[in-house]
Amino acid sequence: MQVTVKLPDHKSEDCRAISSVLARVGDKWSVLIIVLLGDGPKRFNEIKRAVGGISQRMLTLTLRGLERDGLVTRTQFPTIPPRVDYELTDLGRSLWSAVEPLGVWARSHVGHITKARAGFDEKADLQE
Amino acid sequence: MQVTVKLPDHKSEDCRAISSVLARVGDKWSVLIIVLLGDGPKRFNEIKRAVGGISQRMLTLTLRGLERDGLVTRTQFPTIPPRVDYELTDLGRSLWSAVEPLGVWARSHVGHITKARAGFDEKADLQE
DNA sequence: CTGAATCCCGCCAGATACTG
DNA sequence: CAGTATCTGGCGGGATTCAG
Repeated sequence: MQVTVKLPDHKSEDCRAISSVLARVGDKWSVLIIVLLGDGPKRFNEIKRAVGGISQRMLTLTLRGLERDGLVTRTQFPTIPPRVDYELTDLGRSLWSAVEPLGVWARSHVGHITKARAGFDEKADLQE
Repeated sequence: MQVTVKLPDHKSEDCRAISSVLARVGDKWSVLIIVLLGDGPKRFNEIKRAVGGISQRMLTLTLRGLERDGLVTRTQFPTIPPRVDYELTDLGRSLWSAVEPLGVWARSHVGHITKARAGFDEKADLQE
């Protein structure tokens, strides 16, 4: 009886695809913004304040990237002063749910990692 | 009847913790290497060849980082020529399983995203 | 073979100022 | 308010060389 593990073969195209998505997820701001938009549409400065520490430029660029990927929608109201709302698309929400396990993992293992880092650094310090 | 959604409150510490993990996951090479090590320990150059396109320097730095975080172990055999094996720790494997949903999501939505990008870019081109 | 060390360039993000 | 435009410094990362 054959007992092969059916690994989804790692073609280079798959790698690139995953990398492409991971680049978005790994982006310092993208996920934070997606999380924020998780509970409803928000305005530009609203996001800026909520995230904290992001420059106007980066927020603009990040939002553009998310919009380009079809993860958020941008709707502007022709009022004065202007008002622009950003909202998660269905795709965005599905990404959000795919990212959640990672968040859970993060919260439950951060302590472990922090300790590992401390131990590693301590050892490194003793060597020199 | 009240229908509140119980969101895990987003404290800044949580954000930093998640960001810290996301930084690792988002790192261009970390996850690829973790995936590779998923089916058993591998040698330095073995990883280098398998990943493809990574510089020696980056591979070294990435592996150090993963080791520091307690995600992989480094065991060197005092032979000539030297031989070093890298292997996933339990923590590393648990991260791997947390990342998997993302991989699944990526594969099933890459087409959608690619199309979204194309559409976005086309619109942008028409404007100018 | 597995690394450490050095040089060096490109681009990325922050700061700032300006526009509709 | 919600962006663009421009400049600039820092540093991430490739290429190369040396070492054990």
